[in-house]
Amino acid sequence: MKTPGRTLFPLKDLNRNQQEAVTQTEGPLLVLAGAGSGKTRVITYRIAYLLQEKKVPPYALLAVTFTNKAAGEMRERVIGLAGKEGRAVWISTFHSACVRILRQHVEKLGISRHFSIFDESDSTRVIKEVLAEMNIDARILPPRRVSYLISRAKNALVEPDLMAEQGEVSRDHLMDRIVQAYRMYEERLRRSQALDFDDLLFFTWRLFEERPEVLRSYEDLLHYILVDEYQDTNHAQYQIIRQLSARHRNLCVVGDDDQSIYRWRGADITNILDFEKDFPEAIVVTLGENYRSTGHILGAASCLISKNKGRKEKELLAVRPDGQKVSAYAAMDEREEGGFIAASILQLIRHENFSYRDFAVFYRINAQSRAIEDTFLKMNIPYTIVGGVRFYDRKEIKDIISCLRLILNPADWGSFERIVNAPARGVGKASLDKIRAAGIEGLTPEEAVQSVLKSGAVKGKAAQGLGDLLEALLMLREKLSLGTPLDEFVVAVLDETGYLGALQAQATDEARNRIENLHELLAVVDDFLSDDRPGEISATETLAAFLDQISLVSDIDNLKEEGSSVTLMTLHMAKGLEFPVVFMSGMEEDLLPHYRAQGEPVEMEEERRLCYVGMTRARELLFLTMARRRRLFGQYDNTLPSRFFTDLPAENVELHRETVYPIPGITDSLASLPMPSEGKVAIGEFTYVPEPVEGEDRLRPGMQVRHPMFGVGQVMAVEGTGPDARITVYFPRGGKKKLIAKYANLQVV
DNA sequence: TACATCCTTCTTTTT
DNA sequence: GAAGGATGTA
Repeated sequence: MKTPGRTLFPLKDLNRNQQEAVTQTEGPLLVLAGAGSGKTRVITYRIAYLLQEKKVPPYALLAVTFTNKAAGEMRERVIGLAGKEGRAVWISTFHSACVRILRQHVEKLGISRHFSIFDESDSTRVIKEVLAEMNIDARILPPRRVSYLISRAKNALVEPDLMAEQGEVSRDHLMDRIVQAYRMYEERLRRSQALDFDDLLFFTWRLFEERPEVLRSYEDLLHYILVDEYQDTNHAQYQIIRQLSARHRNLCVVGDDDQSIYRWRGADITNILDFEKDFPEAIVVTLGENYRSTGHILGAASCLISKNKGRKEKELLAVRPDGQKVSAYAAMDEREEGGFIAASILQLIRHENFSYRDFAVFYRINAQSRAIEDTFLKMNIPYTIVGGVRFYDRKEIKDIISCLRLILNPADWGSFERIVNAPARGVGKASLDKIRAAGIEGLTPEEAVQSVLKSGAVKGKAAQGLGDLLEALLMLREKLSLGTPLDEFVVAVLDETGYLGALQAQATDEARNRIENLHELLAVVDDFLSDDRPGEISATETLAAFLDQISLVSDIDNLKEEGSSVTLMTLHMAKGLEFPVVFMSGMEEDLLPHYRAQGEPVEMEEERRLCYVGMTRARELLFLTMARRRRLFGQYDNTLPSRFFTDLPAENVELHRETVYPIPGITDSLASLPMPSEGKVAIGEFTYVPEPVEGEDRLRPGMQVRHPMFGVGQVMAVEGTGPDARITVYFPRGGKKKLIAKYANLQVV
């Protein structure tokens, strides 16, 4: 059957089950891919197989993932296997795919195809405005909660009316107001011609529901659909997938219920658990051999996850030898924990031939990174931190992006309000209120400005500033329509709006830093322009494509593998990655599992899955560390070891030999546990010495002290006594600082 | 209107 | 111990 001279499809690279997952191309297929079982390989081979063996044209394939990084890697590997043809396959994230569909068809739903994409901070801003207008006290109904509820509703494809119906059943006395807030929020978004992240999915679903001919055009095109990380799909994504695959039913979903960690964002684990119910003819292939981790690491992780109830019963077999046991370490506090991690890294590099890039440190929340960063800085360990404050969340970047959005979408009130007084133009709250009032009748922000200027409602400095802004916007739109290249155009925005000038005039360190960030944004633009993207003709379209791309990037997307540094990130970011050596820090009650998950058994299971995801990232060595006390709210608290320690089997895990403190559930091969004695508190099997908050009464002016951030300095004055004493210190590295004793953590040198 | 200062709350996790 | 909001002052 094979034509001579043509290379055979490399099916022999795969094990039996992987082969089945690749070659079972027709009909619904569920691939249960355990951690490290070669999932990406199966997906990419499957795509290549469809192209080469089944002669499926590339445009008939759609593969969706959750992150741009995953999509990018998938594309690279498909191109590697299938060559040029692979380039034409539609491989994308859910959100980007929806944007692409909506940009083309959303006008059928009465929304401008130049719609803005509101990110979370834009949405929060709108919600706060709405709640303020409704005169709702933030303590009764916090904006965060409203925002969460609206998002959850949208992910479940629930519109305000339906929410109201459901609310009648639940009889939440706040429900009326929440529904009203939802309605007003929607109304504001529509007035700004904006969609939020959840809308991208919701409106795609609605488009397909209301315009069957549009759905049909995609159905005609897409004969094979593949969904990665299926366990993390929410209801909206699930429905979109159903719509698209209803006709051909060649739907392949790949996932692992044990790695579902996005419930809080609407992910519905029943989508994967019930796949066989939804598609009765589905074939299920289980990939149960783990090629990544050593036997001890896998044994420990498998035992942990087996304690969960809501999962498909299955076992993951270790292909690799046992290796070293998982090591548990209890430090006195988070600084010592960081010290242990740093020392271990240096030691492993020296003695075991690892390099910096082989290490990753995971934590539950971003705030934990500081202590680790501090020690790494001190011990000169290069590190890359993923997540935290995103580049695109920086004020100056958001301002410029808002300006670009407003240029494209003049109805975008959110962006307008952001930039109307950035840089300062003398337009304060009073003027803005007048503009808003003028705009209430469906005017665009700029029309509203014109109206208040004409009526004389705004005068003086504010009027001058607004006039300048209008002029700048007008001139920039003109420049864009003349086809100014994007890089040149962004520079023009920086100049014409006076943004750069205002920063330069400030001449502070902070301003210089912001300018630097803006230069980085220009580098991003250049990067974007150097990608080949066929099909964009005008400068306007290029700008629109640029904005779409940066609206949908996450921090993980920029993680490069070639660097030589230790990677620091949250457990959530770690999904899909692997490292030779992994440290999981903060293995404590209230951190992992997080205190917000206490109580609800479903949430506790998700925390356990999170722990499982972290552990299964490790190839050779895995360390679980905790601190007996930790400063998280600026204050030290004693901790309890994570309950997950007690889920681990003794044969795979041992207490690190340098640990001074015991951990319940972890066998110490050397010593027996010390008995509780006077002055100690026994909690369960664990013993604590309550750590007194250090009194700083011993500090006197003239003394040398060390501060974790500013280094060594000299005490200039002490006001008051005890933990609340105010201490003035002069630091050669940081200048004069006024510190509160209990927070400052000063050490006498 | 802008800036300083005090107070509160905050911490999950992110496309 | 930061960031955002509220309040007070120039």
